[in-house]
Amino acid sequence: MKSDFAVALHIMGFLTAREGKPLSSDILARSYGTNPVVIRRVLSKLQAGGLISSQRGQGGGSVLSQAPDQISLRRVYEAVTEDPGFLPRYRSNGSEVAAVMGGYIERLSRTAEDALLAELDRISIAEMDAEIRPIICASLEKK
Amino acid sequence: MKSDFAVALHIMGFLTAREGKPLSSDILARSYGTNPVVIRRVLSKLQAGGLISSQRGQGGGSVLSQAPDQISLRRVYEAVTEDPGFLPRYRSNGSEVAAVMGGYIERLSRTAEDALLAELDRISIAEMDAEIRPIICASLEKK
DNA sequence: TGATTACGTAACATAAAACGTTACGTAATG
DNA sequence: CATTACGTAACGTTTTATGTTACGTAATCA
Repeated sequence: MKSDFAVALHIMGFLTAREGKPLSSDILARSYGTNPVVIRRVLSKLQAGGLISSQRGQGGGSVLSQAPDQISLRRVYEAVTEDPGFLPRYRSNGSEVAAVMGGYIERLSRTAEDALLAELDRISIAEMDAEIRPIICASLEKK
Repeated sequence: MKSDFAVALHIMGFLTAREGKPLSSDILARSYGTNPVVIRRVLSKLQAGGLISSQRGQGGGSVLSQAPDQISLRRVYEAVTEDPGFLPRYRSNGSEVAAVMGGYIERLSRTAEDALLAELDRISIAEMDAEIRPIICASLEKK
């Protein structure tokens, strides 16, 4: 899904502001404006990436697995993004032209994505938190 | 459209190989495996960007407006890509959280896209041509 | 141990975007 | 004036993204 990265940053922002207290997918969903299942799907990916962990049952929810300054936006991006890259794939119609142009664009895409990842690698969740914490806390209190 | 950039590179590659001889949207469409209208839509954008020009009527078609070594992939990208950027937009549900997170992601997106553009700026159509010319010529002869 | 809360995930439904096609008008050429 | 080719609107189809319902499992607490 295309908006997974935005959803993931939303989640990471809220979990960071909670400082270890579990937060339910239900509240995350309400704060983002979507269905809890959508949130849980992203939570699953973040969990697979080792960024968060979740507990079932009363008082359950999700918490960060690591300190916010140890988590780069790159790791978040990679946790929720699958292979394809963001430059569109060249139509593979079997012709030789398609094979060569397709290969060329694929290499280009990798180069571009590397540039993106390098940028994201420079920013930590802690830094993001510094910018957004106040509103998130305000939002959590309104609940 | 998402694949416009790939289509645009296809077009630029073919026009470069033609060295000034006009090429019709029909042949471009066949070589890419799509409808001529799809090609013409991209041609329109490239034209608006000053990269190519088209002539109607018999013997018409499109040609490059500038020397291939004067056209960067960045210009091609910018000609066919509209505003949004490639990082997904944060849902704008009107809440204050959305406003702040949305702003944050938008800045991030701009940073990332700048990195992409810097990469594309380093590569010229002429350089691309050097890699793909042989197959394009082969393809054009088969016509 | 039974009620409650919450995650995990499959399956289905709907909405949006991408892509393709037809149709018709206009320009250029011979 | 017949032909070739672009320009573009309008419509249809396909694919992708997103949302929802449903149901099973785990944890907690009374």
